[in-house]
Amino acid sequence: MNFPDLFDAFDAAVLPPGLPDAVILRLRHDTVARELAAGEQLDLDPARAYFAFLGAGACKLAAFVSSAREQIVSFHFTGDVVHVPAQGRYGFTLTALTDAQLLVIPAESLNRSGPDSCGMLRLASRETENALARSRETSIILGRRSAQERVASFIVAICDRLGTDSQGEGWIDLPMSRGEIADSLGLTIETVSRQFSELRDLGLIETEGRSALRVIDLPGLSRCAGQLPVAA
Amino acid sequence: MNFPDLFDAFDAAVLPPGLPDAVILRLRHDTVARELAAGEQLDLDPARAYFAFLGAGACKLAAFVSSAREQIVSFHFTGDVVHVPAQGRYGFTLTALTDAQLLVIPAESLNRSGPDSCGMLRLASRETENALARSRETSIILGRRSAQERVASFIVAICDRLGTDSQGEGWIDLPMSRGEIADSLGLTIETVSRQFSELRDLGLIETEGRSALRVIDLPGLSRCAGQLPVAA
DNA sequence: CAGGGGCATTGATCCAGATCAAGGCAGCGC
DNA sequence: GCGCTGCCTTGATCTGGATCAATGCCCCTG
Repeated sequence: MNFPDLFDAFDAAVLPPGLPDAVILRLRHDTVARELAAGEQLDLDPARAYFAFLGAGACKLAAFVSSAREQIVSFHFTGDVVHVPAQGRYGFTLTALTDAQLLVIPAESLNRSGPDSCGMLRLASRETENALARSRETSIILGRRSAQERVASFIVAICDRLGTDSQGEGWIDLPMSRGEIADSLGLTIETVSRQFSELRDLGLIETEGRSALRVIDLPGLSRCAGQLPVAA
Repeated sequence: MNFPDLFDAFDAAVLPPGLPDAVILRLRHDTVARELAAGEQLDLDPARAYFAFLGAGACKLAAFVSSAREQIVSFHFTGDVVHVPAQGRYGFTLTALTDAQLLVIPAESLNRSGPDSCGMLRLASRETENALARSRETSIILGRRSAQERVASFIVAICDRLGTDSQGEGWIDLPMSRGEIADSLGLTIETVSRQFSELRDLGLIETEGRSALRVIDLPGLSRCAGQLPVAA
């Protein structure tokens, strides 16, 4: 996908209708297309915040906490708008999980005030709000849930997100490794693996190879995801 | 503090300068003052999102996860703008820790588009972004840090926030209970209490009674907060 | 198709923090 | 002042998940 096609996809999927041409043109001018190979990291000015539109592929937004481990803040898939914050107390990086196409937009060019660009501000505000809702949900999962609940929540979320565009009989191809799942859930690789095995033994999911996953019993899985150890 | 005074404080501290009078008037019309006693919960329409300006006092924003325990998303103090989301997968409540004065603003009245109100949109966007940054930091703490690191981080953050307006020799009066600290850090009351004791034994802090706290060695505390178990 | 590297699974052990269980201490009403 | 109620602290034990340690299984490359 080249820049014009990507930008058109972005315009159609995300931009509010009825923006003045001049505003769109300026946005187009500030925006850059980037193609990342699987594993490649998006290189940005750490002093600025960005929004990235993911035209194709999957990626992760992660904070570097130590050399040993990172905390993955969120996973993103085709069509998502990702909020990449400026470096504060932590540095954040956006890394491709699969080959990915993205459009990189400096946050300030959405935030630029002006009577015409209210629609753009609404957009920035809405996307930030989405990111906030996701982040708060993550906090809840990390603060209060057991390993099994975390893994079940993760699978339910992935299923919501990727279940539809799955090929044949609900099989999903997970773009991230066990280690990346662990880093997003605050667990270790081994624990994630054990929970996958257990959910398989419970008959809730089916796995094949490293990355193929099929949910057999979504309600059961949701039940696993929602309960606290003690819950009624 | 009555409504006009609260609104003036809000205007001075938060609103961008140079807003047209009509816009301010409309905002003033949409805004409601609320006074909460310690422990009282702000009653809002769960279908809507709000911003709340905390003119005086302290409060907590919490998600109900189960009857047993809540996850506290953030603490807020005098002068903060709190983003209270609409009910999604979880319901959120804003509860006063001390007697508090607040101004409640429906998010939609900041988001209302119009050529005049760009400044307001910028404000909403900025406050949401602040909330996002705090929330992501919380995720990192909950995902990757030991009990001692969590408690030390908490004290450092509180100190940043309340250290200045402390009365005499750096003593801080904690407005929240051990249980509430535990609920924000994803720990139990007992663990929080033990970590307070340990930090006291290490000579980093001093405590008196239930709520008085003094930081003796802030750099040492930051060191405790920042290290991972394995870190270099 | 053989060899090898890297991720995933599985098992054994360990330990940080949860849970269970007493006290201790501030603040309050009587 | 006395007792009561609700936190807070401290101690003892238990356990879920981390850590350590082998294999096992894709998948790639030659």
